[in-house]
Formats: sequence, structure tokens, C-alpha cells
Amino acid sequence: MCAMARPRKPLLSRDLIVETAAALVDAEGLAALSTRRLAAELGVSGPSLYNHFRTKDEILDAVADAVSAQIDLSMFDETDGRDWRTALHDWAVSYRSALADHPHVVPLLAEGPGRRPAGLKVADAVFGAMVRAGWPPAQATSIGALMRYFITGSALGSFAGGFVDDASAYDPADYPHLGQAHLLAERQEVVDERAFETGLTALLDGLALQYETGVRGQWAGRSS
Amino acid sequence: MCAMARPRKPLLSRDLIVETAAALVDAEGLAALSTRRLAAELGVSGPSLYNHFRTKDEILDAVADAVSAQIDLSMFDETDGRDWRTALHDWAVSYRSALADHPHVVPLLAEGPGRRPAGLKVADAVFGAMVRAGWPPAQATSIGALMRYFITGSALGSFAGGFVDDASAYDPADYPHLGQAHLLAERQEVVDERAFETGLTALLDGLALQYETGVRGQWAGRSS
DNA sequence: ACCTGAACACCGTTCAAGT
DNA sequence: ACCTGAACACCGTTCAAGT
Repeated sequence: MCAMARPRKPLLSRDLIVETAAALVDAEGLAALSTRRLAAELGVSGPSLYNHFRTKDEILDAVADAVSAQIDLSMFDETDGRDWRTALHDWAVSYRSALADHPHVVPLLAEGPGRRPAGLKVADAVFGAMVRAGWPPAQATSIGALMRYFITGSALGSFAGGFVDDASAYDPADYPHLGQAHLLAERQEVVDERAFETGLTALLDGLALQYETGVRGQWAGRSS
Repeated sequence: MCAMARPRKPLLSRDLIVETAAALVDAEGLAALSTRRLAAELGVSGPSLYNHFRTKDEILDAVADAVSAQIDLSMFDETDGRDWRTALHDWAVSYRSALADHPHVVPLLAEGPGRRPAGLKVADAVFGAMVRAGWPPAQATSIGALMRYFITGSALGSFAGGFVDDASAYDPADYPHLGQAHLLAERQEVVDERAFETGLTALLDGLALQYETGVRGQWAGRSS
């Protein structure tokens, strides 16, 4: 009695697995996600997952793409030469905030979009908008790349939180300028937020300079 | 006969373990590093490692710091208000090249310097130099943070290499602007190199603007 | 002090078996 | 088609035992 196999309605679905995996990773980190633990959370046995995904990596891939899907891209809808800078800024803020909500997922995004649809949508939107705004394709590619460098780098790990909250860790003989470093940890959010905004402003100011130079010279030559 | 325990000279040392671990991670990635595999590579049994390190994570920490130790910091020796930009540029290039030599190690650096001596030396050098160059301490902290964001982000994973080398992956209906994306993979190094230099130049141009504004107003107020 | 094998509580994945 | 338990080849780490 009590037949356990093959219920009339499937117990699992790809979406349910991905949701549960994402919640587990958010709550306890990547290391906490084992197929057995995930299955237990779903109330099934470990091997059941393999009816829906081929490997654990495929599950993680889907989790990563779910995060990419949360990035707002609407600011690129009508970008033109006037407002590429504003669009880039707003996108960067939305991008960072999507990643910051799921910091443990960031390393999974390191591999690039691959075949993940949401990741490709992001690349498509920013590249298309920059070209429409007047950037030559090669420069538009660079912008997509360099923005990703900066944003994933800022979401990968807190700068301020990387310093221990313990003054005795910073011997003045070894680190003469880190006398206040132990204070960084407790001001983590403010410090990282300010550094991100400062860097983003600098990046966009610098790109605006290159844009000016480019349109003036009508993008003659290979940049320079 | 053939007494196996306690030889007169230790078989292992922390340095030997770290070297071997780094070589293994470089060659086969983080996932290939298990304590048992590492021990086998060293010709000892798995538990032997625990005489020299408390956990596997401690070994990885030491590997990460060995990479940080390869970053050139000499450009900060005599930085002043005239050449902070050049120093920052040269440091960024050296930093990126150190990480690019060991891409699998980059995720380990995400946590920040913590108590790792080489990581702290880097933070100390750049912060000290920026303050000496005339940047207010809060801005010097931001510069250290934002440069780390950009550099680790660029080393974490190739942008161009994140796209699959297969034109059929980019359906024009879904991704109207990615018609050439499949070409990125084969031009990986050039594309990433150019994006890095473009971004670095933009970042430094933008910071120079902020520096100008700051010294003119004698850093009145909280930046503005 | 520094190495060993045995052992514990885990992993990801395969597979034959059930309905 | 979709779930099961058993099984395989792994993990990180602890520990008593050896010298």
C-alpha cells in the first residue's frame, strides 16, 4: 500500500526547483546547496532532480539567469545620442541592485551569458542602445564589457566588509596607512555605496569625453 | 620494517602545500582541489595536511594571498599630486595581469583582504599614495574600492569568452543586435584587453575631473 | 611533532525498479 | 513520465595509533 512512485501529478517542476534553490543559496550561500539538501527541501529524494535537470550545474545556471532577469532594461527602449549616459547610469544602478539582492549568485554570472536567455537579453539591450546612440560597434562592445566589469566587481564582494572589525589586525609597522581600516566594516553599506557612485560617475564622465572626441572627429581611425 | 610515520625530516611544509595547491588550481580549476587530491599530489595521505593548516579554506586563503603578493606596488613609492594618475594606471595594469595569470583564484579574492598580509599591503599602498597625492581620506578609500571593483570584475571572467562560439545561439528575433556575438569568442583577448583599457582610461579621466574640482574648491563640503 | 589508516557524515550521479 | 532506494566513487575532517 501507500504507493510512492509516479503520482498522478508531478511533485516537481523546473520552476519550483529553481525557486527553492535560489532561496537556499540566498539564505545560506552556494556551499549549502547540495542536490540532496535541495531535494529534502522539496520533499523528494535526491535523484528525483535528475528528471528535470541534467546536472547540478544546470540548476545553478537557471538560478543565475533568474537573477539576470530582474535587471531593468526599459531605459534602453528609446535611447539616442542625447541620453545614452543617463540610460547607462540607470541601468548600472538597477544591475547592481539586482546582484546585491543575491550576492552569493554573483560568482555564477562570472562565466558570462553563455546560452542563458536573460543574460543575452541584457547584452543585446545595452549593445543595441549604444550603437543607436552613435557609438561605433567596437566601442559599444567595450562599453558592455567594461560596465559588466565594474558592476559585477562591485557586487562580488563588499570592499569595506573585506576588512576585519579589529584594530589589532592592522599593525602600524606593517600597514602605516590603515589605522582607521577597522572602522570600515561597520560603515560597510555607506562606503561601498559611495565608492560605486564615485566610480560610476567617473566612468560615465570619462566615456562622455571619448564620445565628444569621437563625434567631433567622426570616429576617424581605430579610436586613439 | 619500512617505518612510515614521523620521518626525521618533515615531508610537508606550508609553503610546499600552498605551491602545490596553486599549481593544481591553475591547471584544473578550484573544483579540482580536494584535500585528498592535493595530498596525493604531495605523496602523503589526506589527513597529513591538517598538521599544517586547520582547514581547506585556510589553504585557499594562502593561495589567494600568494597571488596578491605578485601585484607590483613600487609605483606608489613616491606618488605625489603630479602623478597619482600614472601610478594608478600602472598599478591597475599590474593588478589585472597578476589576476589574469590565475583566473581561478579571483573568486577567492572576492571576500576582501581580511587578515591576509599581501592583500592588506595592497590596500595600504594605494590608500597611502592617494592621500599623499592630495585626495581626502574618504575619496582615497573610494578610489581603492572602485579600482578593485573594476579590476577584479575584469579578471573574474572574460566578457568576450562568455559568449558561445555558435551563431545559431543568437536568434535575431530574440536578440536583434547580437548578430555578430558569436565572433566575440575567437577574439577574446583583444576584446577584453580593449575594454579594460577603455574603461581604465575613462575611470582615470573621470577621477582627474573630480580631482580638479576638488583642489579648486579645496575639497570644501562633502564632495558634492 | 608529524605522519598513518580507519571512520563519520557527507557529496553528485547512475541505474534498475516501481507505477 | 516521474519518483524511489541502493550503489558507486568521491568529499572534508576527526581521531587514536604509531614513531
